[in-house]
Amino acid sequence: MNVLADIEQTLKGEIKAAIIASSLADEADIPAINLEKPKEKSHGDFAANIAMQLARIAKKAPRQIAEDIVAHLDKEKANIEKVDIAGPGFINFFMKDNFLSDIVPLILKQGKDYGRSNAGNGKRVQVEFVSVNPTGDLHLGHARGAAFGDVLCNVFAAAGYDVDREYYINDAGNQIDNLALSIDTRYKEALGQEADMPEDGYHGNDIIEIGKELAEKYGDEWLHKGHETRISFFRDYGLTFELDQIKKDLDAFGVRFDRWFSELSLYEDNKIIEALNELQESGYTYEKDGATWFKSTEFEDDKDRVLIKQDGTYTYLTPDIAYHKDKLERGYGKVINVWGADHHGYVPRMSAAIQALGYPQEAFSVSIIQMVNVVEDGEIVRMSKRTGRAVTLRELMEDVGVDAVRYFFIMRSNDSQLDFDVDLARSESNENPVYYVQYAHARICTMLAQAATRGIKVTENYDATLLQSEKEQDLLKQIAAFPQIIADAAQAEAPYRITQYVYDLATMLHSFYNAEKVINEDDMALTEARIALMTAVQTTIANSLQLLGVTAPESM
RNA sequence: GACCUAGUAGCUCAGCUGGAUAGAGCAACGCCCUUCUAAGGCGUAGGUCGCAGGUUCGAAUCCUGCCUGGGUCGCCA
Repeated sequence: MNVLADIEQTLKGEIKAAIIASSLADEADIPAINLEKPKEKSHGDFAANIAMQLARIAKKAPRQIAEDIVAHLDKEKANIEKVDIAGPGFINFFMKDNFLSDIVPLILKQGKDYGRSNAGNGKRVQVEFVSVNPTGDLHLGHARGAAFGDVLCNVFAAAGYDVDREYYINDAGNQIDNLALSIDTRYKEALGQEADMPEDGYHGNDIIEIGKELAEKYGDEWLHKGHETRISFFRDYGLTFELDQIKKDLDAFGVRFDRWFSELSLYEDNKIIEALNELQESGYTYEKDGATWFKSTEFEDDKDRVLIKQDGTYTYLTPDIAYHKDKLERGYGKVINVWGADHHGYVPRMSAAIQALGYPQEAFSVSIIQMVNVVEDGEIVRMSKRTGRAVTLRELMEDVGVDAVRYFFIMRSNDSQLDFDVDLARSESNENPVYYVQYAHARICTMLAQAATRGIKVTENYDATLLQSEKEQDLLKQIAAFPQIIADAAQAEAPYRITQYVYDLATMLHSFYNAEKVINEDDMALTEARIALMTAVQTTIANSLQLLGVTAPESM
């Protein structure tokens, strides 16, 4: 149930009826009616631009059309107080004072579920995100993707989609061999031997740690076994170790997955061969220079791509195609990938593969996450002071806390590069948007606690006509919009809209708080009405923060 | 050279997929705590929406061309 949507639906219906009644256009010719919420209060509660859109169809001046519509409008049915025609032909609707009176009782009733809707109609969506190679720590780019993907999934779920979260483990490529060889080197070093790192070896402290651990557990036992046996063991050992680290970090960050999908399993289950066969049978492959190629240029890629290299092994693309085939065969209406900006060039070839496998282009989309810079003392921090390497998610969480990291990562559009201001995130002050929003929530909690000690109860049976001030109306409109905001954020795959929404709501709350006193024992009717409103706002803020994975403290 | 992405107030960013006088936060300046949390509020100032064309009733938003920052162009993953 969505109060605001219902109101808009009714209003649109009446506008349409008025257009037909004044014979401005046939029903089939009427364009989709758009209602906006004007920024300017003198423009009413809703504004329609339909008169301008109809100008060409009705062959009349927009203002004349607007007048015809208004003359035929059933104001009673649409719950309208007053209608104005303004500017080039906008129709401004002023609703009756009580038009939002249903919203607070609804929120009180729905509680934690307020904001949820069926906008997605249960459509099955799968989001694959993070999917970092298990060869080292999560750094900030990954973390931004993790926060984005997680909140996107929350938003999808709240908007009525059936969403699954998945992590694709790259446990089969060269990088894992490299990991094993790097561990081998560190193992030997831990035993006091000299050893060289492989050319593309991993130099992180984690690998040194693994080497030491192996030396402590097994001594030089593994040196006496064959190279193949040893490397194979180290591969598994390293993979488990690294994956555990990643899982631990993500868990601490509040990110969980429904499924961890192993690339290796694609080999074991013959999925790669199947995918290759399908592409070949459809005529999308060919042989050249001793390699097997995919004709991705038939689907707007700028060059064809190698599937099987001269040495007989696969490129990264090949198992990935098999993986996407598998995903889509599992019945998802849409699969979404969250990738770093450095992988954007990979999108056209994957999109080509989806289409070559016979799926519609829209079944697949990629959200590109732009780079993150850490800024401290006004300067970009290239390396962690502590480790001398790229700053990791773990360090950042320890530094500024999970709430701030998550909020900051989601605060901006994923299309924009992000400067993560560590000083700002650390500061427990008004400059920090996380605290600003949380403070609004805590403030309401305090008020409600005060009210409770005075025996004032939260009730649906309050007098809604008492909430007429501008600031109260602003709050009512804002909380009423919540389900639609979520649905729009899901549709646009833009979770950052939730941060903007809740920030605006916090602003309105603070403004109201400073202007009016909620608990007033000389006017219990008003007090009850405001307590009901405050409870509804509290619920809406808490539910927003829940979507963001940020805590909603009761006191600060 | 090609592709992706960004260019909006001194700084960091919104601008709801084409609407009315372009908005926030920070920084600056001036006010508001004997009153439910001042981690807050109110106000002032601050703009050639990168540049140039085009599309139309209307463009920060759409199209074309150029300029600038970032990213990417492997039989790496």
